[in-house]
Amino acid sequence: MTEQKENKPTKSELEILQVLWKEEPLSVRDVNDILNKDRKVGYTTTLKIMQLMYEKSLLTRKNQGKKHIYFTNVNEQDIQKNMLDKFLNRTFNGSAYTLVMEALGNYRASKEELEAIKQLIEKIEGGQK
Amino acid sequence: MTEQKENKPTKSELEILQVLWKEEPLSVRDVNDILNKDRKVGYTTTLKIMQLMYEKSLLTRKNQGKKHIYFTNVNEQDIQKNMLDKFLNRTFNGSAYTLVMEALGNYRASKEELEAIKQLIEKIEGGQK
DNA sequence: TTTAATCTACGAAAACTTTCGTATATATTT
DNA sequence: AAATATATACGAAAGTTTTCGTAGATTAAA
Repeated sequence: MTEQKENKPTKSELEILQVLWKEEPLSVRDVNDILNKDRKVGYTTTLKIMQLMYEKSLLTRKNQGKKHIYFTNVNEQDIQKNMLDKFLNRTFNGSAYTLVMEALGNYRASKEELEAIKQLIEKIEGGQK
Repeated sequence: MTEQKENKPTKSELEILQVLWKEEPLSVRDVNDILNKDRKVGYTTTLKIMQLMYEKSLLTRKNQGKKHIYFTNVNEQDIQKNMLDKFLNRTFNGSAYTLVMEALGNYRASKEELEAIKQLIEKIEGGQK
């Protein structure tokens, strides 16, 4: 059973999770290098945060010699779902509709994606009759 | 010209903005009473945060006798748009599609809302050809 | 095998946000 | 008018998260 407290990663933690979800497992060095493509972060800063994440069970790790390589220990969809729930309530008063309209209105989606969304809507409409 | 720095209200600030957007103007006392329906917050805590928001120009205020009544000084849609942008990038890797699918899949929308979303999609598809 | 590079662990400073106590002023009530 | 209630202002404590310096171990290179 997954811990039920650890669904609210901090900003930095989430940043690291994103990196790992994309190409885990990685060493602290690897993660830090990737983060530094966007912004300057010290190595020990990244190390420290990953250690804290390990203690919180957001990450697991294995020994590779004396070094550690890290794996995520939480599911991307689960985290996204939790964050979305908080965000929706906090910023959009719980209105998925407003959020969706904003998102579609302001960000590009491919033809295929738009079609998939339409299909989902039709499926929902069919179900709710 | 609106300040370009003040688009990232903190959690507490956003909570207060939500209250005011719904029924401004309000006194600190009013806001605090409303907040306390959900969770216990001290009066001076709310006062302090609203004072900080005033200094940051998130709020304006008028004197009513010696008391103050507060008004929001930022637009709800603007703030939502900014927060959505950060959230989308931070949590969904910038994929509006994934976000929309998650939102529609997990939260209720009325028949009218679903129709409106479909229409928006068709409008977008028409435009992008 | 000394030097240089790289790693983990850890403590604590720095930065940011929230919370609250207290002083002071002004109304309201008795 | 004295006592009570309610305001604002403000400083500082408390809570949270991020950042970094330093020590000690290990590996790689000169």
